[in-house]
Amino acid sequence: MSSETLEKGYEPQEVERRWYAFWEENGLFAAREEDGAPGYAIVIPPPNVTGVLHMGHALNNTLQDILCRYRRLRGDNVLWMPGTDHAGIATQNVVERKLAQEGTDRHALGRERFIAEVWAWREKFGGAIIRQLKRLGASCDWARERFTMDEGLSRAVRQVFVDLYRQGLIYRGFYIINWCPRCRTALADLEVEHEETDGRLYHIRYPFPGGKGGITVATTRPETMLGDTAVAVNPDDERYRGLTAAAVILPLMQREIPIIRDAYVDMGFGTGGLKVTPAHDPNDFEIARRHDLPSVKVIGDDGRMTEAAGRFAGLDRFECRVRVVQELTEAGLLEKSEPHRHAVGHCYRCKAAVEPNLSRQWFVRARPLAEKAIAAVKQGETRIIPENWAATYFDWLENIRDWCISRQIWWGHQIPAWTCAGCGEVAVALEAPAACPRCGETRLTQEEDVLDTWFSSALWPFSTMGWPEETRLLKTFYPTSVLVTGFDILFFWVARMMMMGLHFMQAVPFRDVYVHALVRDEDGQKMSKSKGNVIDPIDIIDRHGTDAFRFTLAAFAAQGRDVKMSEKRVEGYRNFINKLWNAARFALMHIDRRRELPAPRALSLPDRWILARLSRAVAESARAIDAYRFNDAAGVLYAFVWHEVCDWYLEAIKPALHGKLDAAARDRSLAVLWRVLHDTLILLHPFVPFVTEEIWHKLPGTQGSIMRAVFPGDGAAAAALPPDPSAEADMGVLIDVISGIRTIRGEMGIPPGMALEAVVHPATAEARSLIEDHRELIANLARLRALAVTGSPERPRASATAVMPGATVFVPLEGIIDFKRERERLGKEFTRTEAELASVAKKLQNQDFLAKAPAEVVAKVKDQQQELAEKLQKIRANLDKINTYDSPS
RNA sequence: GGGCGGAUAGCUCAGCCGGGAGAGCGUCGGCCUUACAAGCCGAAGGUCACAGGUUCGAUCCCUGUUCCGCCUACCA
Repeated sequence: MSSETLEKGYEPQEVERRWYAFWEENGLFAAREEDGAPGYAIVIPPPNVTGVLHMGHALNNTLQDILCRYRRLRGDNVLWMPGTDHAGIATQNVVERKLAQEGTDRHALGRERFIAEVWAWREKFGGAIIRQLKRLGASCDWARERFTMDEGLSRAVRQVFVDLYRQGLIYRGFYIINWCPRCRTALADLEVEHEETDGRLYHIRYPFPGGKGGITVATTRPETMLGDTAVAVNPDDERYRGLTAAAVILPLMQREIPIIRDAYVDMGFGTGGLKVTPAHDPNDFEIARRHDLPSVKVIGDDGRMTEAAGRFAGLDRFECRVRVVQELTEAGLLEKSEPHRHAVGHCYRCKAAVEPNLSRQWFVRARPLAEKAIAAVKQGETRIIPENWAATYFDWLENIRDWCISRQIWWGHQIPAWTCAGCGEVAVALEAPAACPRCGETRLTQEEDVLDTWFSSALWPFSTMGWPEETRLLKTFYPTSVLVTGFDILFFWVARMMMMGLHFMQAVPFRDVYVHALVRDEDGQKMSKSKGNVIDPIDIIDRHGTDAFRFTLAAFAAQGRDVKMSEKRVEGYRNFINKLWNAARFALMHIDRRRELPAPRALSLPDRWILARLSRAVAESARAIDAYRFNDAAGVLYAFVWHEVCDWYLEAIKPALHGKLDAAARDRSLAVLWRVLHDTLILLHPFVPFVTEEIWHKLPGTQGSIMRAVFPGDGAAAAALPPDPSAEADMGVLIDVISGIRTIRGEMGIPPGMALEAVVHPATAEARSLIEDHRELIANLARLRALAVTGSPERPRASATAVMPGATVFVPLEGIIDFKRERERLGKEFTRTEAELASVAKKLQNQDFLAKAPAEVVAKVKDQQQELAEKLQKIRANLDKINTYDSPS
């Protein structure tokens, strides 16, 4: 008996805590940077410090952990670089909400104290998501954990800003940007979420100064008319060809504004008249530049109307819309208003309606950077998997617009630009200059704005490794091996890392980008930090264990399809973990030590068979992981463990283990069992790290952590298992025979407790000796008290029949069952076989098929026909016998 | 407006290069067979959305249609 035994049911909680601590204490997650050889590296998509682990994180990090643990087992020096993101707007919002609860706000505190508050918040709560990642089993190299506001990373940010500025790739200017009146900051185009909204389209008449007639314009935002500085028509528009008036009167404001002609105006839309509001519409802004029109900003940064809006000043923008419409109606200038569905932009952080607003911001000139990012993927330096995402990537980069990087918030990297109080010179530098480089003035004020959070994230693959220093870490691990990410941040993050990595490192940041699906909520909505529709994975872990949860995620991580998580599914895989546990428990009741694997010739058929199947599982699961087909790998291992090892192998060797055969047979099976359990644990470890580590330590002959194990076939210690197709084929015949008997038992309603006799008629001489040699095995697994092998195809009287390719099985049932059932059963089988045969025969009658199909396909179909014909013939013979001899009772 | 993805068993979904439709859960029947009832044995259940086309052969490739989802977009 074994020295170690396992409890009857697997209890994950205690096991998980124990082994995670063990791994950390023993430095098993640590990357070796002294190695000269390139390592395998993944940088984590840094979760927001404000983040709480959601399903998306769980999936994302489980996949990364599977890759990292797998590569370690395959002998790679693995770096999984962890860290968190300072998440400017999100974090500022969280802390501001906290301040609001305390009855204060950031303006009362002032910038410095507010930032201190954020750091304090981060100290207290910022580690939550890291602790959650640890519960998920993430094998990150935690000693290297980084934060995007760390001194080192801030240094990298300043360096990049200064370099890009000097290279003319960062500039400052007045442009229309997306403004969030709630967060009171500019947003990048990407940070605006468009949502189809039912609004109204208002047709407003702008009268000519003479009083008669006018031009009708259409707008969805009538309040912006207060800031109109022109009305535009298309120069080719016949309707305005003979127009004499050069201006119109802007209603409500009674301001005279010019009529201009611009090809941008769509003649087909409405009356062909376009109101021009340069301060609040990006197109109008462009038109205004072409025609040298002034801008009037009527909506302020707080979303209220400005002084320029005259008597509407101080009104909220939406109230103002109501008032403007009302007054236009009263003045008889509102010609009509109709329902209109259009896309309205919302802030991706707070969901407030975004206002296009004229303002002075900093921009990155994106096109030159984008070109390199496009080329790198086109040339295959970086692969995007699945590759259909490449098209999306190209499309965005090819149409990229300059990136607005300044944010009017306080939490983030303050822009390293200083304005001279004397001459107004703007100095961009790594550190605050002592004096103005132009006039020597010492009073300089730093730019108030901070950088877009994604600016620092874009540097993550090299800033975390010590750039701009030329570190050994960079030398060993840059470019990283793969980036694992959801497609929702393909543009936000991946494309920008490509641009920055190529520009500053002259090399792509990663060889592969594996884009996984999103975990959506039950309404098909994306789960996101800000929407608040997250389901807590930790609950699932608490209830069912991390391993069950991870295996579920992996099993559903099919490429290109969203993952819908349900607790029911986790329960299914929890059962799998328990199955594995109990299989190990059974094995460890018998295994007392490691035994060398005997030569294949010496082994029993089940032994040879399971080793052949193991060899296949090794190859197939490895191939699947290499191709990022996590669900395939999980599926292969699940089926191998449950349906081959447990359902067949363990059952097959029970007699040997229980000493019913000779001691040598027992030893041989124990050697095989040891090897199967040993290798299976290693194969499963990347998916279910905790339970495999636990069992590993109970398995005699293992040393240290399973994390240090060698992947099956990789090491000199244990040679790769050779394939063994003949064992697979032979065992297949036995499985068929056993299943055939079981089916008869099941369908005829014979209780499993009742031992039966069976007669087998093998189809060939080989099958005959195979079956004779494994009479005991068949009898055990099919619960027979006797098994006879006959050379005669004659059906014994009063028996049920099962016809397989290798053999025909008869189960005499005299007095046990009534033969109506057997007749029905065989009749059904006959019909089914007949139909199959008909379809195959039809194919073979087709001359085109015979002439054009590949020879091997034709041969295969002919074999099928042969097989089916024989089967049909046997079934018919049996049916005939039932009808003549076993006449209905 | 442009683009992408999906439609396969009651449910949730696999199905790589076109060559006899799969899993899990659920359902039905039978089992406390000394690893596991979180289990074991067996069964039923599908016009692979629809219409064409290519092919000897289509769930798979092409075209179109319908429905669903997503991404993207400066027509007011």
